[in-house]
Amino acid sequence: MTIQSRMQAKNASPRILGAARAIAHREGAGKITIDAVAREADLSKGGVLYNFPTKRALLAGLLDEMLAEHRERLASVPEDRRSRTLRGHLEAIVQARAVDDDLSMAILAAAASDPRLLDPLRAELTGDLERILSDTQDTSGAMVVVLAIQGLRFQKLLGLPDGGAGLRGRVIEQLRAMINELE
Amino acid sequence: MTIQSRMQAKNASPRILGAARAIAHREGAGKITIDAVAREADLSKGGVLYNFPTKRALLAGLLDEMLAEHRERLASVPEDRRSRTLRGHLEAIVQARAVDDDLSMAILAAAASDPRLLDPLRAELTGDLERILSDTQDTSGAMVVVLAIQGLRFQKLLGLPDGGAGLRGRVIEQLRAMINELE
DNA sequence: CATTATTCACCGTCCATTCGGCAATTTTAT
DNA sequence: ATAAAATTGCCGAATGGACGGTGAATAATG
Repeated sequence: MTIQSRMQAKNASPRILGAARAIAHREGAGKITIDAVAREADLSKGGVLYNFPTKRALLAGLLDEMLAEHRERLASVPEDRRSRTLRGHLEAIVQARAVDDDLSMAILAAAASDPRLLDPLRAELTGDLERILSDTQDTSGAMVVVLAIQGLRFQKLLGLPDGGAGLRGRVIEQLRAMINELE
Repeated sequence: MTIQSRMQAKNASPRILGAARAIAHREGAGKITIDAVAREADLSKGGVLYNFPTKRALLAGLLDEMLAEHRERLASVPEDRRSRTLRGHLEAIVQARAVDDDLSMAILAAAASDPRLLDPLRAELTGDLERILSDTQDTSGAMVVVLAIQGLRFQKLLGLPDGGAGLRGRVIEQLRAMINELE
């Protein structure tokens, strides 16, 4: 560990972001501190601050990473399907593992420390929403699905009751059906 | 629990909680600090800590207040209607004004500082969900509505795009219709 | 050698919490 | 009924720790 960890990696940023995610997942979004992240990433505090000159930048980096993964998930939906963006949003949360939870914690951390950090997320979602709504005539029907997906996100994030895995599966199935019925 | 048992002549607790809400609303959940709350409530720091011996207790107090208002809103739905709890949840968010927003910020503050603070909220929602699901055969249909309502909450809280007031109104109308169609 | 990545030692600030005291109020004793 | 004692509600200064950030020195890379 000492030898490898002392070797300079090309870029410690991913390790740092991973460490931040791990802390957020384990101890809560509020525990993301530069010292803690440095410890977790096996790096000095200066090392962290070299890659992310401020804590704000670190949080912004977390969100950026999240948005990148989000875009990737959306892109994985076949081009030709109707309601492509909406499907992407749903499948993104279906496939979400622990990693995704951590990144949602980043939203909380960002929102708590500085609501403006969420601006890129807002911009992204605004674009998504436009695409989703222009994909169908039944805008309110589509919006209900969007909202339910967001509800799933935060339910998981905050550990709110979900009625059990079975129900969850049926809900997702139903949301898929609702998307199919959009015109 | 030292929630409301202090009803002696002078009691600064409500003023303190109000101050905390005001700060959360104005500057974000992360800015809730004992000093700031004391200043806002026109009280000394010691005064705040006399009423809420720790910051954790203060946040717990915020959540407790929120749950009380939540219960009140639920109780305002006529006894005889079907899907009473579910309707209550929906109407609660329809009627929500600024006050409610502030209290949602309290959720963020609590989640960020210590996820366990959300335990009472989880318990309350678990009970609500049980009632909601036992009110109907179409559990996944009901759950979709629950999730959409939660989505509305966080959308508002985080300032995420909502497609405009018109769409929002139609969505709420549609959710009402979905509730009516539950069996 | 030049650039990049990282360490190390600090600094100043903020912040939760503690503590001793104080005025007003309430309780107890006389 | 009244003096004494205890309690309540709060103040304000002090403490100590955590946290974000800086800058000079050092190691690694190419």
